[in-house]
Amino acid sequence: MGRWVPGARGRLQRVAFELFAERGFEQTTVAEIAARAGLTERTFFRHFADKREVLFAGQDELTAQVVGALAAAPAELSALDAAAIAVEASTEVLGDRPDGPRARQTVIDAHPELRERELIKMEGLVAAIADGLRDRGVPAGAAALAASSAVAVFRMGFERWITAEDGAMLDACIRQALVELRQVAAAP
Amino acid sequence: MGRWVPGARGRLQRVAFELFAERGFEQTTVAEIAARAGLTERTFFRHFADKREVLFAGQDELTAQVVGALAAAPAELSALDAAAIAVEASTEVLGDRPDGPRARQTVIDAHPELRERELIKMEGLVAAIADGLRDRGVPAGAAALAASSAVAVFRMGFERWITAEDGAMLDACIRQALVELRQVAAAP
DNA sequence: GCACTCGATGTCAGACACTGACATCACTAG
DNA sequence: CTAGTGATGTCAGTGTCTGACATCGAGTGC
Repeated sequence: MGRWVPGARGRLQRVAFELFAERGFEQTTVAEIAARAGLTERTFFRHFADKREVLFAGQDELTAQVVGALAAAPAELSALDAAAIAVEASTEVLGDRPDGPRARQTVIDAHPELRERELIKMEGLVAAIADGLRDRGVPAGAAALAASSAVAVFRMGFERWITAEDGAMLDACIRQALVELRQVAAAP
Repeated sequence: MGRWVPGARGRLQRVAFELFAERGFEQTTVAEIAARAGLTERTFFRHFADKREVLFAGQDELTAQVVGALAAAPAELSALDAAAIAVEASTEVLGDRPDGPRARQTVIDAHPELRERELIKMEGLVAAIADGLRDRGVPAGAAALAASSAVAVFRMGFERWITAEDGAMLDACIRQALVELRQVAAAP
């Protein structure tokens, strides 16, 4: 057995989430998180750039999944369809049950500082999708708008998924939101 | 003449912008801003909730302008058209010359913390537009998507406006972006 | 087995953002 | 003239985040 207990990063994430859910984000200090994880404050900041980041560690994985799905999408699809298929692939990361994501979203929505971080992560997803679309030959302007639209569709689908009472699947919610977006954008 | 020089708030904004542009956001302390404005750190925080907010004081005005334009838009317009007309009204606040907004955007884009704040302000604009659309009788889902699309269109139009070399007007850039969005969203 | 490096952590000091409580002082209403 | 108001100053304190250096177990080469 090593000098220290392995899995420090995961422990910090789990403990931080518990404390944020119990007391709220601002009422929890980094020192408390670290102590309950059997570590020091300094070690927390070696694993996470700041106090908020501990809640968003999975974001890179989601982005990678979406970008991979975009690259694998059939070439003949329109920009928006390809981007929509890509964000649907988020189901691979988020799973079937909305319980976990819902609990996490509840914590985020309760604290503006965390909402800010979530928004910039979403903006990173938009940029990654736009990059992928340009790689498919989509012009820059259309790529940016399609990526932005796809993420808006994802966000609406995600929100319905975690609030739905009928157990709807995430990909179905996303597809439904895409249909609505096209209706909204249809020329008058 | 009063005990203190009037215009403290405006002085803080101007000085803060200068220092952020010269040295960067992180290399500037609130104490320095306050000192150069002839005030104390404590007074800075009486005028602005935090260090970033000093750059975003005009946002409320822009949101109010957009919401007002939305309420005044013809009732027969589609949700997206009404929202697009509303964001075009931002010209009333932003003016004709892109120089100022461009300089401000340069500072913001250089610092992730400021980008976060900008994003949550944009999200506030989305929410305000969605509210206004619901007041017009637009269903919640369509309102959210139309608001989100309109702000995406505004952002693309704004970016082209401040980077354009041909002196294009902001409202024209926004209208052009709206056309592109409709092309992107058109059913395949 | 020994020296040596490496990686994760601990320790410590400090800068800076932000807050609460209380003091000051010109101005103003009565 | 006096009491009250509002913007500011002063001060002490908490919490986030960083840099520099120390520690110690585990692997590595010899």
